[in-house]
Amino acid sequence: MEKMRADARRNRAKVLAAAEEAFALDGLAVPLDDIARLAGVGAGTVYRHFPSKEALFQAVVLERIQQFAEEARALATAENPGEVFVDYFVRVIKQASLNRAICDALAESGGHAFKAGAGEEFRAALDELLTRAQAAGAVRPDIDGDDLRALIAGCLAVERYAPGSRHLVRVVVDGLRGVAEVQTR
Amino acid sequence: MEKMRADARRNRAKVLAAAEEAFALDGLAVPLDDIARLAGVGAGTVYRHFPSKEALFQAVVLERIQQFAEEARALATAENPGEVFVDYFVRVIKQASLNRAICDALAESGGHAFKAGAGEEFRAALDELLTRAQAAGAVRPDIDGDDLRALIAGCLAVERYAPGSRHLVRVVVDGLRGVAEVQTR
DNA sequence: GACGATACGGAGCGAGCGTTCCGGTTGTCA
DNA sequence: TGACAACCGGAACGCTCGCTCCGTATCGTC
Repeated sequence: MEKMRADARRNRAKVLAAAEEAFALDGLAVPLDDIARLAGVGAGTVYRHFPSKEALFQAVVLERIQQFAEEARALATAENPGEVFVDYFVRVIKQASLNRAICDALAESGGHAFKAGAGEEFRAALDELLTRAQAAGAVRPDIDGDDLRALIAGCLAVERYAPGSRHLVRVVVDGLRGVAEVQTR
Repeated sequence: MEKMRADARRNRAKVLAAAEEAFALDGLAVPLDDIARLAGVGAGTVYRHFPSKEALFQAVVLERIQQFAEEARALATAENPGEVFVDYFVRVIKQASLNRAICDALAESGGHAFKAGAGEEFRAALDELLTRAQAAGAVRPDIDGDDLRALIAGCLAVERYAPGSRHLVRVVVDGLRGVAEVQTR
């Protein structure tokens, strides 16, 4: 991967850039031929560099997921876990809703290919943030990491059907906090 | 449609029954050939009775949507709009999560083919329930019918990723109610 | 500049799916 | 019962899409 021919390295970069753009717009649904054309490259060239469309998708998306994970780890030591958790939650939703590739990736964050390195890191960091927020009493205790991931997927669906409506995520955030009357009965 | 040949009427019923079963299981994604095979019928026969797969889907689903609409209308005169609204919301989610056809239909309840009769009735009745619940102070005032539909779609996504977790819908319901601390600032 | 290795492009393959077409069958009615 | 219209089954079409194959072009090296 380092001692590639110059044109190969160039094409690989072009494919990655095109894939990032195309996946961001239409998610996994974008035909691979479109990516190849956008990159100014033949379909065969794409497959020389990535064994499958799915692998290309992972390559594009895992970097961003890793960014999310690092961001979460950096926030894990904050002294106000409640606010930090909410801010992080909202930020992840907002970022993802602007990028269909991340939506599609996060949507199956309970699933198959997400067990890989970056995915697992993200899960662990998210769990950490959640646990601390719960310990601080800022988030209801009756949900776990998987619940939270499902809620993220749900928020992304909401965002898809009512784009740009920030306050709907707020609805979920408020529900996450918990309501006194309901908790006691 | 009434003076059809006996075998035609029989086949039409078989197709509808098969479609109901197949769509309920896999939603719109089920291949039409599967429905035909399940009905013990050729693909051509399906197209004799319904102009397209989409039309067949609508025929199957619109009946249930109409049931939802009628149910909502019946509840519109209740004297406890808050509880009624929440119960209805939860019931719709639960019913839909057991039937992928309804999921797929509700998921685009903000969209195209839903402008038809039953879809519009459902929308109107849902809006009515929401408005009354808001007037009773049981639901935060800063959301409208479209927001609510988006939240339903979101809940269905949640349900898909964390099946059978009743309390996650509760999270959204609580958020819908609104949280005092948040509302006041 | 020439040669071998490497990479490229895009036609082509195979699978899946919605839809159409038509030769054969079956119900209906006189 | 005979004949015609209505209806049926399922092969076939057209399209999309992921992926492969191979003749050709390009790069790196001596």
